[in-house]
Order: sequence, then C-alpha cells, then structure tokens
Amino acid sequence: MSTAQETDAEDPPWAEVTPEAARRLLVAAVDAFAERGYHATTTRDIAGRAGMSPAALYIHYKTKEELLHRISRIGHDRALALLESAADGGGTAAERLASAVRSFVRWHAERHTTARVVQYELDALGEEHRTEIIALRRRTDAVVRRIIGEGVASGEFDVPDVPGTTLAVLSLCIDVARWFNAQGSRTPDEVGELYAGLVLRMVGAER
Amino acid sequence: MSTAQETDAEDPPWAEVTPEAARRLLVAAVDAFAERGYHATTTRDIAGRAGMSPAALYIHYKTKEELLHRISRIGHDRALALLESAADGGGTAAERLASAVRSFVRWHAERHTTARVVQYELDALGEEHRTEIIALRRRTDAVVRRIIGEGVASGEFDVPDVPGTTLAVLSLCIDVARWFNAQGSRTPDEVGELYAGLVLRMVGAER
DNA sequence: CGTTGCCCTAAGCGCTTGCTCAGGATCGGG
DNA sequence: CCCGATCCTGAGCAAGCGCTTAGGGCAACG
Repeated sequence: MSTAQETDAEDPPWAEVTPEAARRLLVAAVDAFAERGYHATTTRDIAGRAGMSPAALYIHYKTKEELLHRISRIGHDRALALLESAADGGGTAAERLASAVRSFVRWHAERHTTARVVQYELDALGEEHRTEIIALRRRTDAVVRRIIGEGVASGEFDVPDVPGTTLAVLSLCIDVARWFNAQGSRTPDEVGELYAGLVLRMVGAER
Repeated sequence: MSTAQETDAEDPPWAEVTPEAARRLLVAAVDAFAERGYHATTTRDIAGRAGMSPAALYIHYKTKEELLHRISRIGHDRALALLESAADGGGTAAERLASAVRSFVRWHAERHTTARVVQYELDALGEEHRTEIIALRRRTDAVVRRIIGEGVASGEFDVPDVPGTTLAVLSLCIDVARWFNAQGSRTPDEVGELYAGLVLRMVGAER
C-alpha cells in the first residue's frame, strides 16, 4: 500500500503544502482526481488513500473544492514559472521558444497526473477560484505570444497569424497531459525534444 | 425554452437515433455532458432538458452510461468517416493531409459540444464500451499515419518521427474541442484553414 | 499529575443520486 | 365501445454523497 500505483515521481513539488497531513491528503487528491475526475472522486476515497478517516479531510480543507483549488493554483504557478524562466533565458527567439516548449512539455509529461487535474478540471472550480486561475492562464498565453512576436519582428519566424499560432502551440503542449503514458513508449525528454522541433517548424524558423 | 442555449447548429447529425423521444433525450444529454461533464450530470437534468420526467429516460436507455456510449459511438463514427473520405480523396499527400486536417478540425470546432463529450469523457465508459471506442480511435490514428507515411515515401514530406508526428497532429486537432468558443473570434473554417497550414509545416511539406 | 491544544476518528445528518414500478393518457383497429 | 400497444408520469427506494459534531489519544508544559 505504500507504493503509489501509477504516480509520477514526486521529487519536490508539494513541499510548500505545510502541515504534513495536509500534503498527504493533497497528493492523494491529485491521484484520485487524475484517475477518475473531480466529480467522480469522493472525499472518502481521498481520505482513504491518505490513510485517514473521511472526517480528517475537513480539518485541513474547508471543502473538496478548496483541495482542487490548491492543486490547480500550485500547478499553474509551477508551469508558468517554467515557461517564464525559459522565455527570459536569453538567446535567439528560436532558442527561447524551443526551450520554453521543451520544459513546458516535459512538465506536462513528467507530471501528467497533476497536469491532467490542472488542465482539465478547471470548470469544477467555483466562480471566484476559476477566474483567479484563468488570469494565470492568460499570463501563460502572453509569454508564448511575446516570444513568437519577437521572432517575427526580428525576421527569425514567418507567422501569418500570431494569436492563432500561439493558441495552437499551447494547445499542442497542454494536450500532452491527456495522452501521455497511454502507452509508455516515450520519455518526457523525448516528447519535449520532438515537440520543440515541431513548434519551430510551425513558426517557420530556419533550421 | 425552445432555443437551445449554446448548442452548435444541429443540421443532420442524430438522425440515426430513431424514436424521436430517444433523440431528444440524447441531444439533451450531449448538451449536459458537454457543459458539466458526465459525472456531474444527473439523469433528472437530462430528462428535464428534454422536457420529460426522470423516469422517461429509462424507457429508451437502460442506463446513463448507455447514453454516453451511443453518443461516443456515433461521434467517433462520424469523425472517422470524415477523415477517411478526405484520406481517400485523391491528390498529393499534402493535399490529402491538408484536407483531412481541415475537415477533422472543422468538425471538432463546429460540433465542439459533441466533440467534447466524445473526446474527453472516454473513461466514464464501462470496460466493454471503452475498448470498442478505443478500437475506433486506433483506426483514426492509422489513417493519419498512412497519409504521412506516403508523403515521406514520395519525398513530399520530411518527417524524422512518423508515429510521433502523427500523435502530435491528432492531438492538436482533438484539443480544438476543448478551447473552441472560449472566445468566439474564429469560425470553424478559419481554424481548419489555419491548422491545415500549420500541419503542413510540421511535416516539412514544400509550400 | 493535571491541563491545554492539536490531530484525529466514529457516528451520523440531510440530501441527492441512479434507477424502479404501478398505473394513467393517447391512439389505431375491431 | 372496448382492446392492446405505446409512451409517459408520480412516487419512491436503497445507496452513496459532502460535510458536521462530539469526543478520544497523546505530546508539551506547568
């Protein structure tokens, strides 16, 4: 029972969730939400996976929705941080775009359990929490659009429709969370590399 | 109450669902599943949208899951038929690939309500029904892979990783169902055109 | 040893869920 | 006028849901 059934490796990521019992519950919730979806997951299931009674959940979280919000918030923060650090990394626009896609995709593959919850359970959030998360997603979009725009301005890229291509690039990356490990024949690094190349072609970068 | 709240235009598509009341229920279920997800939708909600009592549902369908299965089955059949007719349409590999992406994407945009259910509620299906649907999806994959393979063989395309690129192309198209109409600034035709161009670049087709 | 505060559990409340069942309305054929 | 078939409803059952409440175990501190 101590080995997580199909969780991705859990190196550092929920370290910021401070009471240790709260972290155990949150990790259990990520697994359950990713496996069956938010609405199909019961609070009893979450508590059970964390080795606690159903009532224990409500000591650390006010509602089941608050759990989803914490997961979504932390996940979006992390993904956005990855993107921004790649975008500010220096180099040509092509180098920055490739690096951004690589790390963004690698995260969605490596942590596909978390990413699935973060990306696909968005409208299970309450009104207020959802608008907060949507603001984060707009910042994600802005980062990618900026890199592509700069590449166009510098003549590196040939992109007739910058907003549309931005949308497509992000959509491609995000959907990794859905299919990854359907059959496990690719490592996250390989997918990141493949996708970086495909995206460079999409923006018409010289090879 | 007679105007569907945000449904896509309903030209022909559920004509094969024969008792008219069963069709009304199915259309209502598509709307409800797309809006709130399968698990969050109640049979009372579905029946209510169809203007019937909760019990009426069970005259036409054995369970709520059977409804999802019928929707999923018909939707996958339709999407696959579109793909195959484009793939068998003649012309160069580039023309066939562009045509396939155009119609596949257009379907996912135009009928994004249906597509959302079809593509994202897959594992709410029971064991047996799910494996049936997965077989259809493998055929979808095979169609795209074949076109790309032929393009590579004829020298039209330059694709280092055919299975990986096939996966990416399909993933890109399918994810249209998730984001389309988030803001409604693009028509399905425009998205299809945009995506056909992007995909041709991904496979390294001469322009 | 007694007290305080923290973390947890057993039990269960009020409500909703998927689904059932006995029977009513409507209609074409005799 | 009655018949059976077809399609539907009102009422409700058993199970499961999110969440609450009263209290137990235990470490830290005087």
